[in-house]
Amino acid sequence: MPTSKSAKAPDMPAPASPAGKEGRKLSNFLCFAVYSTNLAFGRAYKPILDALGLTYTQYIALVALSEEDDQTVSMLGEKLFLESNTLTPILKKLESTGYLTRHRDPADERQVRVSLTPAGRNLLLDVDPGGTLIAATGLGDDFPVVQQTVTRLRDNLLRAQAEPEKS
Amino acid sequence: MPTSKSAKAPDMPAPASPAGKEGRKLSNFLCFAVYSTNLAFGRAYKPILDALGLTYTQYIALVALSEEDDQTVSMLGEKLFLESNTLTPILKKLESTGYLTRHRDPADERQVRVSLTPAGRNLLLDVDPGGTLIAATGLGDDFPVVQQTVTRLRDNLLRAQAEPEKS
DNA sequence: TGCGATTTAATCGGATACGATATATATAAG
DNA sequence: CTTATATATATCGTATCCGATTAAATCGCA
Repeated sequence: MPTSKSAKAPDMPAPASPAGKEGRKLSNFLCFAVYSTNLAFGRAYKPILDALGLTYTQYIALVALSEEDDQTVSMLGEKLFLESNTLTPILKKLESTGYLTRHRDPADERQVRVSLTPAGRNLLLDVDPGGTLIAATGLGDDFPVVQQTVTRLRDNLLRAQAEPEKS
Repeated sequence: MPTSKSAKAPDMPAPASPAGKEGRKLSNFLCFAVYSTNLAFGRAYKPILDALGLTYTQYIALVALSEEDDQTVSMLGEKLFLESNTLTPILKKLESTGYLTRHRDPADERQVRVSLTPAGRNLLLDVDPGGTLIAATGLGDDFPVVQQTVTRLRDNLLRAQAEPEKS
């Protein structure tokens, strides 16, 4: 572990300036770009999802559930990068509103199998038929590239955490 | 503005397949890429910030404060894309730990001026001297481009929300 | 077979986000 | 000068995230 005296921020590329405070601006942090973009997406979705009585996380969970029936909480968590402590309350709420069903797997009572109801499946069809948000991104033809690049960034970050250390 | 009847997801590029359920997968959502990357960044920062007793948002707030003294809560909120309902509790906590000062502006008692203490400024110098997270992004030379692209995406989304409608 | 170790959800507490509201101060109108 | 309006924070309730713990079921292996 190098006892560097440059105290560079963890999230920035090689400093253009001599690594002083100049480069330590919020606008140079990739993590902040992602953080604030996530906030912006949440706000963009809000009016659309409010009309359906869904939160953003609930919507994402329904989309993940639409991909496959009878998923366990763990399987869903792997897709969403969340764990049962976050998912359980959300799934219970979506169950209470009738968009999904939850029941213990008879073959292994530890697991809970979750499936969309027809109501839940129909709800997803109501989300933004016009696709206004695509235009709102302003990315045009770059859309797929950005999507792929951000996904790669995510996977890189998670892989780095999984590895104990890479010399 | 295409009045599609395909019930396309709001967040996806033109569907490769006939816009059926095939394209409605989580992995095709740009918003989910950003959402999950934000989670990944939070987890990557956790061990670093835990050692300093800071949360991610607290750290971001300190960085923003390091750019300028005597900022009001509103000014800080503009930089962080947050409002007083979120910032006030965070600033109070950072004040209680001695990393910043808060006091009403004598010239306008409605405003609260916030400044880093020397302890707060020193704390920022301790963050990840090695810059391990830069490597963890795995972006290499693309780092600045990705940073800029994501920032542009954020600004586009926010601008689209600010506009009432674009015919 | 029996029992400790592992696995899966769920629960609990702390820390954000954010809409809605409240409070205090400042400004404007008359 | 006095009230109505506007502005800047703060408070409150709801919904995530997440670490730590708990509870129940299953598995491993002597």
